[in-house]
Amino acid sequence: MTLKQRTAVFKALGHPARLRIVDAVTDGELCVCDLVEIAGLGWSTVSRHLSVLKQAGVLEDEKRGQQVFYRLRLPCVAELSSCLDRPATRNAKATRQNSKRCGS
Amino acid sequence: MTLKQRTAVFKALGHPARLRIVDAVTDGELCVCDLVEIAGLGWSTVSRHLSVLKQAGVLEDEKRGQQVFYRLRLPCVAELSSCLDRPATRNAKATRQNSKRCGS
DNA sequence: CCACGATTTCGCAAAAATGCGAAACTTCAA
DNA sequence: TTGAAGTTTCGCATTTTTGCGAAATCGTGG
Repeated sequence: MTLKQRTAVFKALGHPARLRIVDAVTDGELCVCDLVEIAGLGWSTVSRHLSVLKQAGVLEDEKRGQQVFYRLRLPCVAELSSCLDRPATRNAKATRQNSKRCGS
Repeated sequence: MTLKQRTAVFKALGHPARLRIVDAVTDGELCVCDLVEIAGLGWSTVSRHLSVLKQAGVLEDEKRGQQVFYRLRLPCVAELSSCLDRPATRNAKATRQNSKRCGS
């Protein structure tokens, strides 16, 4: 996955409304109307957020009848949030001493 | 971790320069001067990006002598990227039929 | 075919993010 | 103590993002 693609994923998740939406669909797909309530924003706004998430590959949609359902497409996204709860561990390997010449 | 905090982490990662920086320090801490080269941006700009990453809790810094070193503080961030490479799996549980009344 | 419900697209104004150079700091060495 | 190196803070202009309502789409049931 390219830098650009990964950036898009993180950027997509980096908005409270979108993250809330992603959390919501983690338990199963939901229609836009449900997500509008969950996000507490206007339809057009939610629609655009969903578009961002879909574009980034985080969600995928499926139209059934007159409504559109969104569900998680990226398997690990659900894990990411729990992952963030783990406390910091050490990874200070390769600690370098104050080098005289900066450009190492 | 609150929604706000998680949002901050993802937002921090959702910028190409910052993601590049995070990738770089995954292999060990680096001083700002190194990161300026890696990012290919001005000092002041990189400094602000680092500030964002630090504020979000993604990175932590340590001043040694006259230079400041940044390293990963969130253990799982390194895994996130590789995690994104895994292809989509199915999670369409709770698929609901086109409900007449939207509000479920 | 027509009206209606569900959703997306459009145009816009307000808010936030980006990048930059100048200036302010801090630390180390002469 | 003067100065240079490394880094951060400060305005500023430009670009992007966000939210909204109006209008355009699309499928369904008369």
